[in-house]
Amino acid sequence: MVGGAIPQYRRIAASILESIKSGELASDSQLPSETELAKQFNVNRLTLRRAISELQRLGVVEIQRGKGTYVTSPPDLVEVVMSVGARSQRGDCLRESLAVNDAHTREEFLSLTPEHSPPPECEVLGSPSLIRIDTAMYRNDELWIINSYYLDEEYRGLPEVIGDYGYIIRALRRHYNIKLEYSWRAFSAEAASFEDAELFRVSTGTPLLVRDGITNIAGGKPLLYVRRRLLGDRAKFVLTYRDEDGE
Amino acid sequence: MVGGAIPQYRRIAASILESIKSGELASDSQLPSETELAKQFNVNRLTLRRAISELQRLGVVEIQRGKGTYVTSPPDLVEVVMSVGARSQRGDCLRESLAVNDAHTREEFLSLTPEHSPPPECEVLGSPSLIRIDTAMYRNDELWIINSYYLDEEYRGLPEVIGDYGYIIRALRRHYNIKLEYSWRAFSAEAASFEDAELFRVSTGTPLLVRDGITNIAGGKPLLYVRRRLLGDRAKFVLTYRDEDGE
DNA sequence: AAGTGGTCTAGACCACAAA
DNA sequence: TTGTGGTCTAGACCACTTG
Repeated sequence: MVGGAIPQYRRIAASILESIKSGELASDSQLPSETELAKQFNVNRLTLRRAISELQRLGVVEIQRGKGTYVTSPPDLVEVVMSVGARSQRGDCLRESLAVNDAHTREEFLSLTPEHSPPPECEVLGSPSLIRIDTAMYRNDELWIINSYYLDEEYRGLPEVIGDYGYIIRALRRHYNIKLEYSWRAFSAEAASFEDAELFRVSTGTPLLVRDGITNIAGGKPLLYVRRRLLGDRAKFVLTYRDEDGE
Repeated sequence: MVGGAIPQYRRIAASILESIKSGELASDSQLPSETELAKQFNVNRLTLRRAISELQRLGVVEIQRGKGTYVTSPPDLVEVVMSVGARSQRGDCLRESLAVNDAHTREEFLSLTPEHSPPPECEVLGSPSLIRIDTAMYRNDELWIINSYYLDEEYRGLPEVIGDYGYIIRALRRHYNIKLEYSWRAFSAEAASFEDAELFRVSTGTPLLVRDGITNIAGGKPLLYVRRRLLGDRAKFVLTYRDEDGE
């Protein structure tokens, strides 16, 4: 209506964002209701909603149905520090990083399905009949990581022993008595699928940090393809390069 | 109206997604127009648009204003392979990876601004007056990476010599005759800001893969903080773990 | 019951691309 | 000029949360 090149919802979003950055709207404070804001900005509620939606996608506000919309405070960030050079997989450095600050962590079984059209990365596993095991990792009872493990069906008993060992990788190592080592790891970013978005309780398309990789039997052949998804704003993988003298 | 728990736009999105996955709607094919689809699904155009919008966020369709909506074909993926263990920064492995398949690459200066409230990572630079240089890297004339370099203002002449060396890191190394080495690198995922989204010509909140890090003067102190953003579905950082015997 | 956000409609007008 | 997607409105009804 008034608009030049920039749509109103965009200008409104920018305006509210400015109020947040300047501190006028403090962290954790509640925004006025949509009806109220629509009146203030003199636009239809739908237009106002679209502005808020942009801010939600940027991660600066959090919408709680039935309650209100709140300015988000910076989430705790888990830094997964990887020692570059270490190859043998003693532990699981991602899981270990989750446990900082005495956080309580656990891995929970979600589903086991036969996998008939596995991702191309699974080819090196050389297995004719793969299964896919999905799990969720919690940190202080908050969902932190969704995992998909692809491996040969001979390991279909894994879910039943997760409880005994706490974590699936540990179950694999101890119950099946296997030594593991890294083959490769990769990092990418992805939009949350319908399924992942529902589990994380975020909207479809929210940025996820994906870390996938192949794990070998130590000195042997590839055993496992893993694909882990984390909310993008809550984790960071750090590679440190150390001096030879140990600095 | 008819709906149970799942909103119509969500069911429609899932339905179209199914048609795409099953091959009924082929890659690069054009979807029927919004008006047409709204009629087919017997909903208002706005509801239909919302469904399409979900698919866009998932990256399965691409919307071209004035032309139509198309099923996306898998984008070329650049794999940035990092040799774990290498510390001295001979080249720039990200930029080198961009150049695979004889692609033409270039780095273009965008802006230089004094930085008064730098990100906390810049503290180790120990500089009282930082500047921020923003650049864009193109691969076959397509925007691929947006970079923000933070360094001391004594390097404010950098933009003028980028052209002579092609890339800012190379300009730094050659024009100022500095040897560089990695301090650390980090990977995270982030929603595209208003500014980045506009440059990449994607919608606000699109997942970006972020790689930031500190680069030192070889054997010396931290010199540079870099923050590189790539479209999440077009790049992947791969860490390979090699056997001692060179496998 | 009152207040919040979530979904949906019918219709209008605009901006862009291609013929 | 025609067809496509982009923005916006006014109003309705629903679902969830809290008193």
